[in-house]
Amino acid sequence: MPLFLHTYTNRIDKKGRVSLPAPFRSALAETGKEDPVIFRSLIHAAIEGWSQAQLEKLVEDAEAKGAYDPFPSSSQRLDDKATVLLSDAQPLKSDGEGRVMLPELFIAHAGITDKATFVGRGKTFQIWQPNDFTAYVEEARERLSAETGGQEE
Amino acid sequence: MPLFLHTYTNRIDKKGRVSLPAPFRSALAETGKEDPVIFRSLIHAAIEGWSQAQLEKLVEDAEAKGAYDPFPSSSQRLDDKATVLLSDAQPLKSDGEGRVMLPELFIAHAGITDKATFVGRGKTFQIWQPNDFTAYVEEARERLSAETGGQEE
DNA sequence: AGATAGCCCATGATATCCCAAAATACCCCA
DNA sequence: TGGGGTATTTTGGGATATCATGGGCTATCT
Repeated sequence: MPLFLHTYTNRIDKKGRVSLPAPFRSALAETGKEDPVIFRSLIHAAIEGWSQAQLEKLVEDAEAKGAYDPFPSSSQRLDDKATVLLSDAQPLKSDGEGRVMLPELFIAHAGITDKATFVGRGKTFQIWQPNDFTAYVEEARERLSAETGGQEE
Repeated sequence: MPLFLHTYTNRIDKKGRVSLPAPFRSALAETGKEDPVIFRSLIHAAIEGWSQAQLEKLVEDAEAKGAYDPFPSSSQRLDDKATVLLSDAQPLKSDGEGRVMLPELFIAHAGITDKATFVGRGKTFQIWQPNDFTAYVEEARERLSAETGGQEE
């Protein structure tokens, strides 16, 4: 199973290009599709990066739950979710050197300027403004270590 | 089931390479992947070493619990955990001689300089600064023997 | 025409590969 | 049980490939 691991910070050149970290590229290649799909995180000021395969799983799951029910039903919320996420999602195309261009809308959402931090999260990854990510991971660590003998996940 | 057992201390050369102990290499090979994944211990000044198979189990478990739900409904704790651990984790690649390079960040976390101690822990292993580990294991022994007539494990 | 995205090649830094020596562990036989 | 020889393992260092980054050129769209 290909995994996105570790954190890499790469430079955005004046043409707006960033290298996907090589390990992420090979993880993507293992899933069958070289190019990732990105969408704005609904939780963080960050960009979500998914393999197409992982996104397909999410869509299949949504369908099983009734997201494509054409009739008025209780699944309004699922319909909302599908619309919000999938209308935002966008496949990235990488050049011969494995670089991609992050669209303006996404850049703005994450507050990215000249550097982008690629964060491995196992089956998916995220793209952050470097300092924002440092701050976030610091908070997360503190929240976790604050759980002294805490209750389960 | 392959197990990581015993303790080995190896030298780090000036190119930053260390040999994985041969018994650890064969244990890893039995899990399917030659190369381990390492991350900074959240408890000790040490490096955790896992087989990729072991990490995959953790990821699958996290997914089943909802770690990849892109919507805010997901628990923050799961999100934190996935980020903290997987953003740190890094696959090591070993050369033909079974040597790996420990990244600067990890070296610093464990206080390692010229020698690294590989500590078997069954399904996983750890990498310590030799003296730190000696001290730690000593304390652990004392704590255990202090439990006079204890029923503890 | 002008701007923009895609494509190709160049470069420096660094990790990986490959061959070889030193050190240690293992084995077999007396 | 001991000793010597052999095989693994660890360690060393030069050559090579990979990666992130930069820049130019060309096709495309307006």
